[in-house]
Formats: sequence, C-alpha cells, structure tokens
Amino acid sequence: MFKRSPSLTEQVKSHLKKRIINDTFESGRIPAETDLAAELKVSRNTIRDALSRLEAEGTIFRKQGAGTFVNKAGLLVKTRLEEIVSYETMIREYGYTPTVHLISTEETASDPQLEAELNLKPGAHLLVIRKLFMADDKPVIFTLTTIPTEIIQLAYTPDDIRAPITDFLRRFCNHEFGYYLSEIVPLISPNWLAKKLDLPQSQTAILSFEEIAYNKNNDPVAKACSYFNNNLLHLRLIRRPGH
Amino acid sequence: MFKRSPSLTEQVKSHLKKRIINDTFESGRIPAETDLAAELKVSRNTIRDALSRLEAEGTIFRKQGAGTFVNKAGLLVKTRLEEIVSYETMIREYGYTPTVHLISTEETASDPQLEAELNLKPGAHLLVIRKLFMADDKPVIFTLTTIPTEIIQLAYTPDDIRAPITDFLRRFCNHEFGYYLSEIVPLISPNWLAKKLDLPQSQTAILSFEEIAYNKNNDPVAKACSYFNNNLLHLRLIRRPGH
DNA sequence: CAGTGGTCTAGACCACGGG
DNA sequence: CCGTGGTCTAGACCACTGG
Repeated sequence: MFKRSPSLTEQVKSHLKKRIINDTFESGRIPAETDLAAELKVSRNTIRDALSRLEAEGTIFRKQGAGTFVNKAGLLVKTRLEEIVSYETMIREYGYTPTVHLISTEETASDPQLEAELNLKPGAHLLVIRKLFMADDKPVIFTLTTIPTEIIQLAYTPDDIRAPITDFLRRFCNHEFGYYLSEIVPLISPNWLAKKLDLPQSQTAILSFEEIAYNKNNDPVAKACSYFNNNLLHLRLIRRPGH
Repeated sequence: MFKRSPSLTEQVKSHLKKRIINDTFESGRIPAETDLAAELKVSRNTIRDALSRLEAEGTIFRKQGAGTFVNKAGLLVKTRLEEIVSYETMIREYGYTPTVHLISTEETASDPQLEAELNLKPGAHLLVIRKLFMADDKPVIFTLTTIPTEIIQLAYTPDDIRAPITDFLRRFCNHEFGYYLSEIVPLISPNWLAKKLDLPQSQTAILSFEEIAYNKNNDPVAKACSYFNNNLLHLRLIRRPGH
C-alpha cells in the first residue's frame, strides 16, 4: 500500500490526517493502534510514531486505557511557532494570498555582536537582505536576513533571494538547514518600520523574532530578524510539560 | 542498573545528560548507540528514545553516518518556551532566587469570550488569581489566572494558590494537566502593570502570553495570562522544520 | 569499505480505563 | 474483566559519512 520513500511513518501520518480531516472516523474516535497496524499492513511501532507526531501538533490526543481521539479544537490551529513553515505558507494558511517583495540587498562588514553569534572572523563580509511579506497586498512581516558572504558558493539572482532562507542555504551555500534558535522580543515599532508594515504612526507594540539559523553540523550560518504586524497574524504555540 | 519507574528512557536520558554536563565524553563525541545499549544494558531503541529527547531540547545533535555530538551552544540555553517549566524554576535557571506574591483573589461572573474559550455555561462563576513573581526581589512576571469555580472540588488555602496552576488543578480540581495552547501578544505596558513590574512609566513594550490550559481529556479548564518584564528574562524557542 | 544513525518489524509485558 | 495505549526488547536492513 505504501512506498519506501518518504518514510512509512510519514505516509501513515498524512494518510491518517486526511481521514481525520475528511471525518472518516465517526464520533471522533480513531481505531486502536493494533487495528490500524493490521489495516495498513505496517507494524504497530510505525503507527505509534505517526500518531505521536499527530499528537504533538495537536491533531489528536490519546488516553491510556481509553483510546485515541480527534482533537477538534486543535484542528483549528493553523500554524505553531515551534514548527517552521515558510512565511508564505503561514500567510496562506490564514486564508490570504502571499506575495514577497525584495526590498533591498546590501553588503556590509560584521560588527562584534554578529561575529560572536555567527562565529565569524573580525571584519567578515555580510550580505543583508530585506524582504516584505504581504497578505492580500497588506504588509504583515518584514524580515532582515544576514548571511556571511564567504559561505555563498554560487551566483544568484534576485529571484533566488526571494525564496526562503532555508532554500537559499541549501542551493547556494551547500548547507543543509538544521534548526532555528529563536528569541522573541517585544518592540515599539519605530517609524520606519511602522511605515513599512502600514501601522498607525502612533506607537504600536509588535513582536519580533531574532533567530540564529544552524545547519546540520550545528554551525551557526545566518541570522534572521522578523517583525510581525499582529493585526492579521497570530503567533501560537503548544506548550507541554517536560518529560 | 536501572529501575522500572520512571521509564527506562527517562533514566537513560538523565544519566546521559549528567555525563554530558560533567564532560565525561571527550571531544564532544558521544558513543555509538549500539555501544551505549551494551554498556547500559538496555535495547538500542531505548537509547534512541533518550537521545531523541536530548536532541529535541538542544543538548546534542546527530548526524547520520557520522555520530552523535554534544551541542555546546545548546547547553547554554536554559529555558525553552515549548517546554513548560514553572515560573519559579525558570527564574532559578536564570540564576535568581524566586519568590511568589499572591496579589489578590476574586470571584466574578464569566463574560462571553471566556465562556467560549473555556466552554462554559453563560454566567458561570470564576476564580481570578493575580500573582507576581520576583527574581531576587525584582518583579519579573505578573500572572492572571482564571478558573471556573465549578471544577474546584476541595477547600484551599492561599498557600495552595501560590503553587503552579498545574498543581492546583491536580490537587483541588482532580484534573490532570495536559498542555497549554498559547498565543504570544505584544503589549505596551499600561500604567498599572508598569507599576507592578517596576518598569519605567514611559511606554515600554512587553510580552504577554494568553494561554488556555487543557486537561488530559482535552477539555479546556483554565485561562492564564502572563506579563513579562523582559529586562531579566529572555523567551527562547527551538524551531525545527516539520517532518 | 567499515561504522554510524535512520527506519521498520514482530512480539512481549505493563498500567490504566471503563463497563 | 477486557481492550486500550505505554514501554521495552532483539534483530534486520537501509542510507549516509568519512577515511
């Protein structure tokens, strides 16, 4: 029934998610793990891995001894911060049409703070990219991405820069993206930013992300700052007790 | 070597974490999974589960084909939003001494928004709890917790209310805590809050959490709003690509 | 090529929930 | 009590890394 790639677990997960969304499971109850394993011809461990991922993203919940159930409220949550999606996808999941404007690119020298954060030599050269994301032509996210020029190995066009940074790192820097270490910082929007995000010039509180991108070798490879217009997007998160 | 409870995986995880912190592993390299399994007398799957948790919290990173390594930078990250710790623990992990002040408790009637969020009958009674968390006697977090009185089944003292809400729910409401669904909202601190958090009266941007607490049955049982003084605490998060 | 982590299997036993 | 999810085992094969 399933192929070898992507992983069985992933195929089972999306198969089950489709059935959940199409409401194939009456009364919100999902069949027992052993039954699913028999039906889909995979081992129970594979079923469990898939269900664990669906549970982590709030699609289902499980109760030992009772069963596995659809989390109707969880289905309404579109994006969760702890899982990266491109800003275009995020905007689309809120029901808007996304567009990306490349505002500017610029080369500068690094400052001591960035050198520490990205583990650079003093005076390293940096590529600074400014982008504006629109939802139905209303500006919602402004981003400022900083990449050391020394890791860029191929020539690129403005279109390549419009793509998500994870794609740019893979295609032009030969770095597989690993994860973001993010800090959430509240801010009173300065005038230049209020103008870009179409906020009232009177002081408005906004959210910003300051993120260091790490590659699969755990080396810091870029810094990304994002500024959100909270009128349209909501930043949500599922928080669970540590094990 | 290990007992039956808590889970083997959890014991292996904390055993390995101790060895990582004590720098038992030279050159940052952690032994192969099969070696660890033989040494600790557990199956490789158990080792893998433990390593997966350490990887999720940023303590280690793995590279297929190469090995498993200590994430030295990740060890510096104390608290991550996606994993719940009590605010007292969070303050302690930043190196301060925490204290909790119970500001007030109050009973009110619900409003339509809360009735929708907590799935209540119109006009339900609510217990509102206000607390202030101090770090070395400096105020850093103000919280406003709202619990429907109908789920409170035992009498409680002010001391009981000072405890984290997860404890209160378990001990006095017979509800096992499941997870928080949180929204992060930026705010310009109003004067009353600036006073409580000892912020400059001039407008300051702060972060707030608006969280709905769910129990293990996936029912919403409480609402918790938190307001942070960002001068002392940093809200961090590890973000990874979805599977 | 040897050694590593990634995936998957089949089976066992336990702990809990609800009738 | 039975059926559920939670944990653990032993073993197999694959995919990737690095010398």
